[in-house]
Amino acid sequence: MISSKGRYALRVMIDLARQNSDGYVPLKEISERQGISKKYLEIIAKELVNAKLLKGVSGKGGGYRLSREPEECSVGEILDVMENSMAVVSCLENGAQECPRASECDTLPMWSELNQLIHDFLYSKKLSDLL
Amino acid sequence: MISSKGRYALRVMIDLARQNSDGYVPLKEISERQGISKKYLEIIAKELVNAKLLKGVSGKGGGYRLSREPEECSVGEILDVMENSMAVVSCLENGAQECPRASECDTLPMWSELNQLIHDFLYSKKLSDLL
DNA sequence: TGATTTTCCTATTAATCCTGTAGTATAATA
DNA sequence: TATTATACTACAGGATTAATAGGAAAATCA
Repeated sequence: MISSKGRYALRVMIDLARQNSDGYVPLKEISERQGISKKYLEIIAKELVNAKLLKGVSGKGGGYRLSREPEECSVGEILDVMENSMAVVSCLENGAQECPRASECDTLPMWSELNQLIHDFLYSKKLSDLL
Repeated sequence: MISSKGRYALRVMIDLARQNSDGYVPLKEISERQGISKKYLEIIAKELVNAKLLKGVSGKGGGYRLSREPEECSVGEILDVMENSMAVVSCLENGAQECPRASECDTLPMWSELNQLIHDFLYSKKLSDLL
């Protein structure tokens, strides 16, 4: 399940894609438009900057802007940054240790298949598809 | 994300499908075969009985058995019983109140689409496909 | 009847994650 | 130097998960 943090992040990205000025958009504006606490948005924006999806500039006149065109930014990338794990089962988590039952597990192939289905869906959806 | 309770439930159902005798299989046996605490399995089996996916009989010689053929039982049904919610976002949960932003939400159509994709996948997979 | 086996029911608990809030420091511009 | 905005650290209440524990009730077999 996608957390509200992930959903908020997506809304921030969409909001920024819409303000397609060359300048930087301060969080205060996004917060007001989206009705999300500015404090919470700071956490989210910081993580998006770390992942290089946003560029942040401090100080007067500062704010955030997309570091890529909306066509080049997939929903999957954004969510992967925010969510601890996007795997459908913990065995398939990113840095998970191999399950000892893996070779005899009757359900693992199905989980892998579903995981791939979701991954493909989210990575084929671009930010530009949501404007 | 599918919880371990849901995954355990699936393993119980598969285990029972394999012991395709006409009799009833006690939890103790399933617990030993699957390496899952019998106490925890009791909780899981109870919920599966409530959902009429299993039939349970108390007393000596008792135990559990599938109440339907594996071909007629989908993975989605099993998981829906165990998981609080299978929706990808809380807005799409079963008894959720309509989100006030729903009509103007830019992401809702995408979430619905993904939700449907997952639902179709899980309901088309039958228990018999996992044996 | 009585012992045994097995499900059924109710509580409790430890740990983790989610969703924020609060306060302060740091950076950059006017 | 004052102002504006991001960056960093810590904390906290609530919900959910994953079990464990102890006993009650049902059904069979001797």
